[in-house]
Amino acid sequence: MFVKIEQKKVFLEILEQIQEQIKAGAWSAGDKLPSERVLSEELGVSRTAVREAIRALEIIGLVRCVQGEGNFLAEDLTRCLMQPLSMMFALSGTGVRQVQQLRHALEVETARLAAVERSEAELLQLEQIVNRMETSKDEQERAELDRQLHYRIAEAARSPMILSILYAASHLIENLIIGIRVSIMTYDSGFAMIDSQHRAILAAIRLKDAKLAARCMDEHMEQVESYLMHLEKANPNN
Amino acid sequence: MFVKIEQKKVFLEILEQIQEQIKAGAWSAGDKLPSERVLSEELGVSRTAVREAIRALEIIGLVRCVQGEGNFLAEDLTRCLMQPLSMMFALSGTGVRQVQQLRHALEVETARLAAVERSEAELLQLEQIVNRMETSKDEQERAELDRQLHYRIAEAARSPMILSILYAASHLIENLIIGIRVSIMTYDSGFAMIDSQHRAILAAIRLKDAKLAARCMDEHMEQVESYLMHLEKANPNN
DNA sequence: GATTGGGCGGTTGACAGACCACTCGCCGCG
DNA sequence: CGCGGCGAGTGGTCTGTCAACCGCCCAATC
Repeated sequence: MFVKIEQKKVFLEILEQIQEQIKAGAWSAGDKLPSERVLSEELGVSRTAVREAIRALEIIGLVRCVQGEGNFLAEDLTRCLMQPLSMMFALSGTGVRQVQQLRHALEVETARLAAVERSEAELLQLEQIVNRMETSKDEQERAELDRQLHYRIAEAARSPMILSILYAASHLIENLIIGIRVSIMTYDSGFAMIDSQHRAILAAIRLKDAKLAARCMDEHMEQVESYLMHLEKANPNN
Repeated sequence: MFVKIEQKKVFLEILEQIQEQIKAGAWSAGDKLPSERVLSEELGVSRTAVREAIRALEIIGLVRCVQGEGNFLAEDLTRCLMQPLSMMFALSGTGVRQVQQLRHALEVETARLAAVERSEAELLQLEQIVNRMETSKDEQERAELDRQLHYRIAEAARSPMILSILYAASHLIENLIIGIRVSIMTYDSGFAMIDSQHRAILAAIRLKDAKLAARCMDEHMEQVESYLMHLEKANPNN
């Protein structure tokens, strides 16, 4: 019969055109894009519409807006999901348990991939982190190293998609790690188990044994989840 | 010394206030929020600023805007990441391989969780899908059922965070599934392996054996990845 | 000669006011 | 009772304006 007439919102069309320009390689990371006035003139729309489109891109993290200077394409696309993800998490009342589930899923895979993809330099760095974590006496520093270890593994996995999601959830994960370590101190009075699991993961990555690395990370995550259950039992909120 | 004067953008402040209202429960899913004119007056800012904030919420999928009617809170938060995620994927030139890596990570976890969380009704539905997939002669229908199977498992896992990311990547995953099935037809001339793996996953979920379900899904994903390598070898683009 | 300060052009940020397109519900007319 | 039109309310867009800010140049100053 009749084809539905599609009347997109103007700013969506602008969005598409800008995306196409980026995909076509007209602009690359960090570039300054045309001023809002120029864009509005070239596209034949008002500055308002252009601003809405650019605002949308800013929200997503694709564009950085600097007053008095201009609008720039983001340099680092891997971190660009943070804003929307964290907002969604905040609003949908995501609990620690769900954050841990996501982490479990992603980090098993990063361990698997890192075992294959890691460079020698990355391996060295991972080993340094683990060593420092075992010798340090400052719990705050140890927690920070714990966090770093997981991120360095994720970076060594060379999977930008997974990495960007991990980054997006990063501050949630950080709280998670701290909470878990508190739980461990309370109920277990020691990190021997955690440290040995870190060592096992590292050993598998050193051997480039993907399956083993995945299994070790899986065990680590399960251990973490058991601590989490202690925490939830003692502290049913959240 | 001097404290740096912090001057947030107006629309960000509005964003925060709206978020707080939502968190405080003043509005709930599907509600109509105050009109832009009212909001701008109550907040003491221009309508432009309010619109920018609402636009931001629309982009991440928290708000649905309908001309002539009003702005509404989204009913379903699980699908709200789609826009930014898919845009990012499109722009960062994500390849099939990375999509599969993400899928591998998430779906192993959904299988694990679904084994524990699934209801009887969901189990029944999964079994119907597998049965129909094995008996159907229409490849297009089989591909669709394949897709459905994975999503139904993810839904049964009751992990909104993981589910929403899967949804966000859904159209990429759909292309992936179709591509893989083509590869299988080309190089293997049959789906016996795939079907038996689906059966194995289902059996583990029926037994509520989380570890087994995760392992079966893991094997399934690895199988898929091997087909993917065939595909890449034959077709190095993408 | 180096530094400072101001002026200038260009940019984004915010605003007010207007008009358009659309939706819905009311109300009167047939 | 049904229908059509009208008007109020809403988001969508546009225009014009001003403020805040940045980078640059250049002249005045020390």
